[in-house]
Amino acid sequence: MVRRPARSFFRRDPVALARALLGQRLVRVLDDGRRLAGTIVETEAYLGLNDAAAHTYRGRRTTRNASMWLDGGHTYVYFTYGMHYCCNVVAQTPGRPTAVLLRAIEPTEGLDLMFERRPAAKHPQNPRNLCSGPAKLCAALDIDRNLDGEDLQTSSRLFIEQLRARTLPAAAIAVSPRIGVDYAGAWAQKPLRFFCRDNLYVSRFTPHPKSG
DNA sequence: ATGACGATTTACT
DNA sequence: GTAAATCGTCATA
Repeated sequence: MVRRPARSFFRRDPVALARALLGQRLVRVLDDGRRLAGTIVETEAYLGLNDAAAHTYRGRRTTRNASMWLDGGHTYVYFTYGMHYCCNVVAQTPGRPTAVLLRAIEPTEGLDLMFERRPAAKHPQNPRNLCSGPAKLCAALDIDRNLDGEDLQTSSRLFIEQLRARTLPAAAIAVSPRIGVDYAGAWAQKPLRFFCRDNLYVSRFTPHPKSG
């Protein structure tokens, strides 16, 4: 029996949600019933209206980012660089447009199909390169704009399976600045990236990560 | 109507 | 290490 988090799990502030998602399982069920899944090992928090790196900075609300304004527990999937998708879990409640970017998962189910979907991970064949980046995991799990605005609490196509009741202990979580947001000035430096310490499936190797 | 820009990945020097 | 790929979106006009 698959246990999904309650709505209240998602309605927390984005930093708490970014931490709480670590160690939970992201599950994708394709139309033909095949399952693709992995353990979430890296996330980033986007703090909404005041966060210069967030797509909802200063209240921006467009067709692209509309899903970020939905209730906690929905997805916000966006298209970027003309070729990639990235998947967020919306936090808090409508009117507080915050989210958590899913940056890496440790693949656990459907690896064969993931390798088919991610040819670049085949040379050499290495599961560490399968889902170690926000666009890589979307490609591997077949997540695109069709899954934008999906409700993770009720969807049969994409959901979170709760593997642990409590957030990982701070000592098991490493913290760093977010990746790829240098345009955001002071906000680029803030410690809003969270990943499982010593996990080999994160998007970037960090020699001496700061715990927290 | 136009132009600049990405919450990235990949291949290559 | 650097650079190319590639195009929807949005701000400006």
